[in-house]
Amino acid sequence: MGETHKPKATLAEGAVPKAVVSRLSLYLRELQHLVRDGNETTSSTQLGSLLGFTDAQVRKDLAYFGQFGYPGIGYRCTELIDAVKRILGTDRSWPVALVGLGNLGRALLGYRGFQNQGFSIAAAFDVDPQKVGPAIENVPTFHLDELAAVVAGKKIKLAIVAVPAAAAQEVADRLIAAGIDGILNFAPVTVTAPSNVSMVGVDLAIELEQLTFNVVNQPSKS
Amino acid sequence: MGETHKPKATLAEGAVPKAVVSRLSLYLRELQHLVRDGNETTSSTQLGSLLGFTDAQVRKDLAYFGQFGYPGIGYRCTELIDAVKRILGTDRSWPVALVGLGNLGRALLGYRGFQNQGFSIAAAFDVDPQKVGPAIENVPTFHLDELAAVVAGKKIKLAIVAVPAAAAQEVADRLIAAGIDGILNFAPVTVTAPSNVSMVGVDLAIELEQLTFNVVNQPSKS
DNA sequence: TAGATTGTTAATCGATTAACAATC
DNA sequence: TAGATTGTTAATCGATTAACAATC
Repeated sequence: MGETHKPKATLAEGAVPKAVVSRLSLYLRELQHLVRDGNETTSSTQLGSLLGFTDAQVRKDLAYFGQFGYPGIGYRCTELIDAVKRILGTDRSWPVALVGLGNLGRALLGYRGFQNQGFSIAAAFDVDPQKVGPAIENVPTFHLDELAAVVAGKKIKLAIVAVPAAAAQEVADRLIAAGIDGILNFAPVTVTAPSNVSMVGVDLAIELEQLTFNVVNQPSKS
Repeated sequence: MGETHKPKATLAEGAVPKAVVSRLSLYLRELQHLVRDGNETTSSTQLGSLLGFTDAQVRKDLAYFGQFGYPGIGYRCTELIDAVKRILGTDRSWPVALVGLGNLGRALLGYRGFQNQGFSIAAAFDVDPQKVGPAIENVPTFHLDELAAVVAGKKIKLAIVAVPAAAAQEVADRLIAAGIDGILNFAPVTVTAPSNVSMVGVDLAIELEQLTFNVVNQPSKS
């Protein structure tokens, strides 16, 4: 016995809903725009209206993590940016492994949006020997067989999977075996991972399907 | 008066939660895999367990749209695929306009996953005269000034925005003026549209942030 | 001070899950 | 028939919103 109660801290963290975390990223993005536009402070009302949320939701979301505002004043933008970055873990830079050097993979190699938010693709992999060797966009490329060595050597914890659907699960398994803790999967297939590995899937065709549903079921079409 | 009651049908359609629609796309994807693997029928339990949902959720989601199963039997895969495609509107082919021929835009031009689900990029646009003219991946390219004419001529209703954040809102405005009904936005910025235009945003850096949050807040790290 | 805005509690709303009669 | 599985209703759960005392 002696383990009847789980530690409170862990419980509290685990209790944060996914939706809250994804809104946190949106708050961060808006805050960065606000600062760039010269704003020193903002409010839950302003932040919410920029994103189509209520002010109560903004405050409630932040309340999961602490107190960041000043009653009567609002939030100091740069202060809140720093706090949200700490919460999300992007107060530091993360090296990322990219697997798959097809069309999509090569595009992601050159995508500027990653660097801006503290991510840098540190190594890229493919099974095709013809696609690896020379660096692309200043990123060194390797055969997939070198995955474990490179991931360990560069202390990489995050990976992006941009391989065909049929190969995605095996690539994920190898990434996990190599010590990766989080995977962003672009292959249009469900990939499973143990619970200590975080998985996020983005299926580009599915995103378009959300649009067609809305267009087809649009109440009024002038 | 005489408008006291809104039409029932419209209300029912508007009542479908976003989360249900996105799960519908996941069901479709799994069903297609099941058929490819030789399965003729499936069940809410099987479909759910493939995706990590409960059987009750699968049945409840489908119930928004009708009755598709057979008590004691389950669902005939190809039949349910056809039904879900009809619901999502992907029982036909959709021409899509792509704006922005940077790294990401060009990769999306060659992405095979779109065709597989009934989407085909019918025209691509950029403001840089150097990037347009010759077809890329068999897709004709145009200067953005030709947007309205091409969209009308090809009867395009959906668009993908892959331009820098600073240009995204203006591009969206021009797409909407040209008659586009749905926009998939990859620019890392909130883009607003009138309520009769459907917007879906995908921010690749934000997806990675969901991973870092989980990794940083991982209960146990062996 | 008066006005603005937070953090937080309570009330509401909506979505998920459980249960089960009906059906094959 | 017995076993399996649906569609649907009721119960539970969780997330959003409203309200307000505390604060600047």
